[in-house]
Amino acid sequence: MAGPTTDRRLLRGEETRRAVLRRAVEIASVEGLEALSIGRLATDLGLSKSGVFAGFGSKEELQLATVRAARRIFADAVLAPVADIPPGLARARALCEGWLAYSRTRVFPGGCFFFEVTAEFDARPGPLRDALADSARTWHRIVEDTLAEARTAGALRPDTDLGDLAFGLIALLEAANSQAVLHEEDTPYQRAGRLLLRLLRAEATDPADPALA
Amino acid sequence: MAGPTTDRRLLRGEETRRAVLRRAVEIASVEGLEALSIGRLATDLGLSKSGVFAGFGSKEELQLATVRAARRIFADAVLAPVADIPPGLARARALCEGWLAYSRTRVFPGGCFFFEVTAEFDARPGPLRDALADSARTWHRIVEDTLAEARTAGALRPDTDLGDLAFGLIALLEAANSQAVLHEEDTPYQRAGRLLLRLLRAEATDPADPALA
DNA sequence: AAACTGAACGAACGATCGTGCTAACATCTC
DNA sequence: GAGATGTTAGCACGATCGTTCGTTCAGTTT
Repeated sequence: MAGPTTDRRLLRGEETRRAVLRRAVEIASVEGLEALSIGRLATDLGLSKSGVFAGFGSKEELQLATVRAARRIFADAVLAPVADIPPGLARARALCEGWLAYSRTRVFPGGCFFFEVTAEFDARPGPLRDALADSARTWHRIVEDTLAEARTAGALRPDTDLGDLAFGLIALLEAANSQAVLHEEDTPYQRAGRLLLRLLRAEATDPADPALA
Repeated sequence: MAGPTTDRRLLRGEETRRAVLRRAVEIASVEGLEALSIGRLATDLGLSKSGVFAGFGSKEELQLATVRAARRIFADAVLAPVADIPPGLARARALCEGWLAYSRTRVFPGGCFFFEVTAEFDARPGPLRDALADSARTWHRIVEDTLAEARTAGALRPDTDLGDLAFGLIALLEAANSQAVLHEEDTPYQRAGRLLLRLLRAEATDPADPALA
């Protein structure tokens, strides 16, 4: 019964909402979620201010919807590609390299969307920070779970601290994004690529594992 | 001749400028440099909007002055304490631990000032980004130079890639700051502490060096 | 004492912000 | 057809933004 509606009024509304969010994630990844203004989105898209506003009900709801939209884009760009790869070291490595590519190719024009907006809201309690903290936790868990699979498969040492390892890998990815965007350089990505391989090798049962070549 | 002026009019102006900047770095470390508003600073400090404005000439100049003020605070909190420590591995480690303490003790209420505002401006060309890129480069160079001293002293292996090592260390520090502030946890600092020791040990000529105990 | 300098104030400017209202219009349900 | 429902536009609101201007007053210089 439920299923996707066929009501063309609702469909049109959803369509403009999507258009708004498409632009919103772009702006937010460069200038932050506070720089999102309803009037600006309206002008950019040739809509009326109240039209944009009506689609979300409040500025905060627009911001939250923007975060959700960014999560979908992130999942498509980083998570989906590694789904085919069998669990293990190779998948763990591909996940990291995929993230670097996601930053490097500017899936969001300002680099990683979440790096930008999390720094913006990490010290400001509220629904926005909660949503971003949840996103961060989810991402962290994905990395850790991927590493756990590799350990179960026997590719990582049994005494490896998965929390520390995930933390180290994510630290390298974010630092690469940050410095690459700031200085418009490619070197940070190369450094991160080398260092994350070293980190994985140090915990691998077989440092010569072909997945770490 | 030149020297610090004794003109009490100028001194008073400098004093209020300092008061404004003291509040400005607090706000910016939590909400970013765009959230700095002249009216708000004026109300917070019991001054008039035009009074605050006059002290800086433009909003952008106020933001730039805020960055400079933050650099001084950072230097006092992180750089000055390690000046006493003789060059070598011990100083390198102390620099990292000092940075973690600087973040942990909330020298700026929103965690590292530069992490917050660099994410805000890293994709927006202009004087602000230039100033922040310069700050980042300076800090990076300090870490690298400190490591270079340690290598000259024979504590680090001759083939160590100092750029990579500095990148790795800084990545750990910033990730710790980011996650600790976002989730209001202490664990990230502990993870960073453990991992940076491992990173240093891996490059040390003597992994059992007492400076890495 | 007169002339000058610099900090700070108060009032006003045009612009933009988020947010309400009401009306026009398309689309669905009956 | 009539009536309900949902999207979008137009207009106005109070608030706040950065900035300008003229004035006041403390302090320096001559």
